[in-house]
Amino acid sequence: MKPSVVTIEPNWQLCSDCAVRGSAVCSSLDAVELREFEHLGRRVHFASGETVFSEEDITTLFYNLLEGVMRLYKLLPDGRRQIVGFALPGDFLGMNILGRHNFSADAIGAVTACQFAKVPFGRFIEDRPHLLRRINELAIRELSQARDHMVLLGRRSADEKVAAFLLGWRERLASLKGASDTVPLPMSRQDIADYLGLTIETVSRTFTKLERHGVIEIIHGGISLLDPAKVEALAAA
Amino acid sequence: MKPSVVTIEPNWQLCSDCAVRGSAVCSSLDAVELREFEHLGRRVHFASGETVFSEEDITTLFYNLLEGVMRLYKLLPDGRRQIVGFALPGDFLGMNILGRHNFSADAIGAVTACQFAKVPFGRFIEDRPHLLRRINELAIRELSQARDHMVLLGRRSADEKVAAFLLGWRERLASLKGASDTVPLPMSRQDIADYLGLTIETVSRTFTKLERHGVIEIIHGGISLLDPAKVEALAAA
DNA sequence: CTCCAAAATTGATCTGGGTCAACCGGCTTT
DNA sequence: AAAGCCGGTTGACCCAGATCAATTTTGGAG
Repeated sequence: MKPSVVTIEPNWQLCSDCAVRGSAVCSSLDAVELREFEHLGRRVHFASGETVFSEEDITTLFYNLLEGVMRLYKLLPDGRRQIVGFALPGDFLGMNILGRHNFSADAIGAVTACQFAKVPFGRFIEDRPHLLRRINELAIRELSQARDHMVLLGRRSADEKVAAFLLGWRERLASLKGASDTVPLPMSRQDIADYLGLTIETVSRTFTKLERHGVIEIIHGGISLLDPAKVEALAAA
Repeated sequence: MKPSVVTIEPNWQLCSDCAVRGSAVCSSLDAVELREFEHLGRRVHFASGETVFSEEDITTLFYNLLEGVMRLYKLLPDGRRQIVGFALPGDFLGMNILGRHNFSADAIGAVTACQFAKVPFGRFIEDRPHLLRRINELAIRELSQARDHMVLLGRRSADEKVAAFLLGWRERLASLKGASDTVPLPMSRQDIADYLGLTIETVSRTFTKLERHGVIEIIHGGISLLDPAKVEALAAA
């Protein structure tokens, strides 16, 4: 899905009662700074499937994801796709070198984000090293996840990949909505395949196999972990 | 290789004529700061194969690589290994969250590094946001490389992986020692395989195939690119 | 130099996951 | 409610790369 209408509301919302106040970049700001910060960002919405930014685009905007899920991916010239991550509320997007995004980002379902213009945001950081430290912290956390994902892509079997994905995704949702054995999967099978370096058929077959063995149950819009311990054993961490 | 003797010299060397002065973290420091910085670090040496730090070790030291090459890797419980990167002079190692390394690092051949104790280094950064910005820059650059590598691991064929590796490695060496079609490969075939998510046999066969086709020549301790354009075509960027 | 061990290459064979193709609901459109 | 579509599932078959098994080459050590 290409360009489309981006709804922009007047900035009624207050940072102070923002859903991601405690976990996002802004967690490093005190009450006074937050008031000033409020004027820098504005809330924007993206429809399901809409592209928020593309690889190689010049970065003029940063995003702080508030609601919804995004897929972050890179394409090869011949169309092969690797999803490098899924973004969830609290994730900060747009940091890069050379002023260009190095991956593309699409909304999966409706998305709300807090949008910042690069220049004023950069100025705001300038004399607030604690915010810079927070951004650095987020970058290092992502780097650690990226390395874990390299191990998964390079050295794990299809079964291990799928099991590790289910556990990892459940874990991330747990820290947002609380722990649960019912795991919603808003992304398509193709998305999961492109995230795990597999084909859609292999992902589908692996799900059915896990279900046949009574380890998971495939439900509408997600899966339910019937035997989490078994899944953990499969993921072989 | 497990613990071994770490040679420590008195800190004769001056940062000001350090080989990586211009490219490493310290490139963000002015002459005055550099004098102070000099007292924080000390030069350490590692023998070939020696482990500098291990995954899960508590981080007490940071390293700024001065000479030599290191392999950075993660192990699965059953011994499968994924090399997440090779470190070259100018690379900064040790940044992490939760105070633990999230990968292991071995010397490939003799290595010299500038070693910093975590606490005083952290204090030094404290009131020098430009150094923090430099560290952030390096983290973001690594993140970008990590994402490129995910694409390679998840979506590229063995031939493409090997070709992309040769070009990428040549590129990195070029920015250190100047461009050349003769590419030294200090790491073993097993290291290359574990970096590319392949087996040693596949790497070896791919090299021989490229040589048979007159694209490269396998020389002692490396390869020579006879037809760089062909290699680039294979890497299919 | 000779001997030994580790690294690399090469060959033969096997298999996990890809490819190709058919099919099955559930939604939307008319 | 028929038609069409899209996402997902299932089956049959295939192949890139893994595995298993010898060599061959390289690099020290004595």
